[in-house]
Amino acid sequence: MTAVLRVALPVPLPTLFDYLPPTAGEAKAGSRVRVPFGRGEMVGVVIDPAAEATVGAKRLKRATEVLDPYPLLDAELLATLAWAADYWAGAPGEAFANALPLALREPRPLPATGREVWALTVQGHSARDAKTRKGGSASLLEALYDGPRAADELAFALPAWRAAARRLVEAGLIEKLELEETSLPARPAPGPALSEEQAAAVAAIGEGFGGFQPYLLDGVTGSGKTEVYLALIERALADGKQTLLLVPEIGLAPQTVRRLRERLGVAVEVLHSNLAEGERARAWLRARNGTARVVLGTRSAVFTPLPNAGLIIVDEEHDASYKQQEGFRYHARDLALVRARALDVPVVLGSATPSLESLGNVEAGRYRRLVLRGRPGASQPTRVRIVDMRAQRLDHGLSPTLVHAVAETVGRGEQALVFRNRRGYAPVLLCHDCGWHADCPRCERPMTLHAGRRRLVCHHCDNTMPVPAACPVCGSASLSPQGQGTERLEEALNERFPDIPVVRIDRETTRRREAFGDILDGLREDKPAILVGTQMLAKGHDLPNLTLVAIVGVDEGLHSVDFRAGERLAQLVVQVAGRAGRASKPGSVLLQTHHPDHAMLHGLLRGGYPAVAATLLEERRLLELPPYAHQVLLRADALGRAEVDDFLAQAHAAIGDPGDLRIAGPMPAPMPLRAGRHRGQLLVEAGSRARLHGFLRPWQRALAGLPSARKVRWSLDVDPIDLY
DNA sequence: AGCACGCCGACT
DNA sequence: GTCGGCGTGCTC
Repeated sequence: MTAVLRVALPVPLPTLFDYLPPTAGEAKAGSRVRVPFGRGEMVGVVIDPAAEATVGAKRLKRATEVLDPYPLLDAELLATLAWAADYWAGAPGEAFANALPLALREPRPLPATGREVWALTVQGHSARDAKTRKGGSASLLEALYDGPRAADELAFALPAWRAAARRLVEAGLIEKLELEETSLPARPAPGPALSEEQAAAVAAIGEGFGGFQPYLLDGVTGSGKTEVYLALIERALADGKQTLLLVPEIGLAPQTVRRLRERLGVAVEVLHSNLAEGERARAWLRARNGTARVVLGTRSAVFTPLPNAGLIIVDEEHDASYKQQEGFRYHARDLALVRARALDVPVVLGSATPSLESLGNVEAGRYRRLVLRGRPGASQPTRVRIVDMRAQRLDHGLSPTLVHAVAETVGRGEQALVFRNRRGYAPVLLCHDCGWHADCPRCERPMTLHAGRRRLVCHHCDNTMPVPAACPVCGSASLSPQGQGTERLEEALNERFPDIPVVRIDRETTRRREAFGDILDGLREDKPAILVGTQMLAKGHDLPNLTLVAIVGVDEGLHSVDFRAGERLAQLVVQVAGRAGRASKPGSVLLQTHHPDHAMLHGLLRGGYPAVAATLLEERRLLELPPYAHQVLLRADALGRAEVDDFLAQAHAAIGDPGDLRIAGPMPAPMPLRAGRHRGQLLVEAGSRARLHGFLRPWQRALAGLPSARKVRWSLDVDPIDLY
């Protein structure tokens, strides 16, 4: 038999591809190779350098070139990726494509991994002393006076430093250096003394260093989880080991990075989607060759190579952004667990509102739970009150109780946050005379009125249209906005509090990349203000003068069809409420609802998140839902409804005898029409993961072979986190 | 997923 | 007479 290379290519096909070895260079497992594919060329990763050909010799082509002097993916990553592709029913090549930064999927030699560092020249020192330069140039000279600094650190201190750098290079005052090892002055700043709880958590996890053990760090907002992370990272650094710290998409604020850099005194590599591809590749490679000691990143950073791993941390582990929702649908938190096991290091999952999956794992004895209940620096606990909207006259959705509480708060010179999880002015535009309302023609759902933009916008497909002057059905001019979005609340609060700045924070006001941070930076601690905003306000960001959080309109979440809605709502409420009273001032929370007697709201009031989570977990057990069952969701969509129905019916039939599998559907998706496409789904549940996976691959192959599969877009979602 | 090949409608 | 619609087949 012919000895061939088995190669993973970035195509959504269920197979690997065989190639004859290149004429020059040795391809090892984990090496990147340039190969001919179809008409063109691709970069693939060698999975097996000495495989037996599975296709006839005449179909075999020869790999063109080995791209790297050493394998880019080590044995651990190769094994983990193969496992991940299998677990999430992905194409093997796609798992590998996700792991490599885009720039490394191009057939180019590896970029230099040196760190871009800037330094003053001799002339530069004189110029700085003579103070001949002004503005940005002067600041840059000043910033480099203490010694050379890395480009990425300069970017934090001086946003527009590149322009100044160009001028100063021309003048011969500064120069660019490449440093291979990060030998910049390391001056770790001492952190605050740890509380007893924090110290206990650090000690407990510290005992696990050097072996695999998952920990759930269950710490209320403000309990100082970050200080625990920092102490653990310092420990890993002292052992000479690497740490991987994962954060949700939105949590990767520049402040986090700065804080880490200042405290740890080492380079912190940042990997997230906004990073330029070249930089991303360099950071990835620095992790690969071990020079990067701390890697901080969002979901895809879970694929960073860690040849010298010591610790993995997943912050806000309950956050949904860890699950990739298209293509290769992996879960970064779950993959972090698998990597920690393979690397034989501890993994810390932190959250104030742990997922029920993680709580289930604690219950099953797989994770050790460490609890932080104290809030260092917070003198008094947050008070939570429920406001019964039914008995009150509402002013633009705001109850007198709520308005009164806001007035009191800003009257004391403090800040209030009004949370509403809906953008725009009003979620519905209704004809008062005939009952018509504006629906998106492509989604058959009400369109949201955006008053500022003077448009109707569909939040499901981003379709927009002008606001009609009159009802298109009966011609009446009395079209009235129903319900409240953040824009309307902003208007109402502005009217009611003309002298207090009202700041709205949602996707519209923070469209610009830095806008969010700028807005928050503008909220000085000592000034009263009212914030109105969505989801985005639920995470991160200390606002020391914020003492009131008013939550408006959580009722939608109380009656959702999704079995995870309760968990998510409880997490959201607790996370938003956690914004209140983080400093020495006591905080209070108002929950405005039409259902003051709802069991979950009462649970939150009486026992907080732990009580609600325990109840929800018990419900899941009784109903045999995750984490006590394992699910795979088959989704399909097409322009025609019949195509979707046909495919799902055949997919159902292809299961044959389901045995102990539970099958729900085929059924329409919760949104049966979206962006003009009909959508349906089929849910398969099993009591064990092994049972589900035993069924999964053969079923997937059968689905791919169905003629009706060609007429729809379909995907399998293993462990789906929502049913949309 | 791309990207070809391959047979049937409305245009210069 | 062609340009081009997207069905279907393949990629080692």
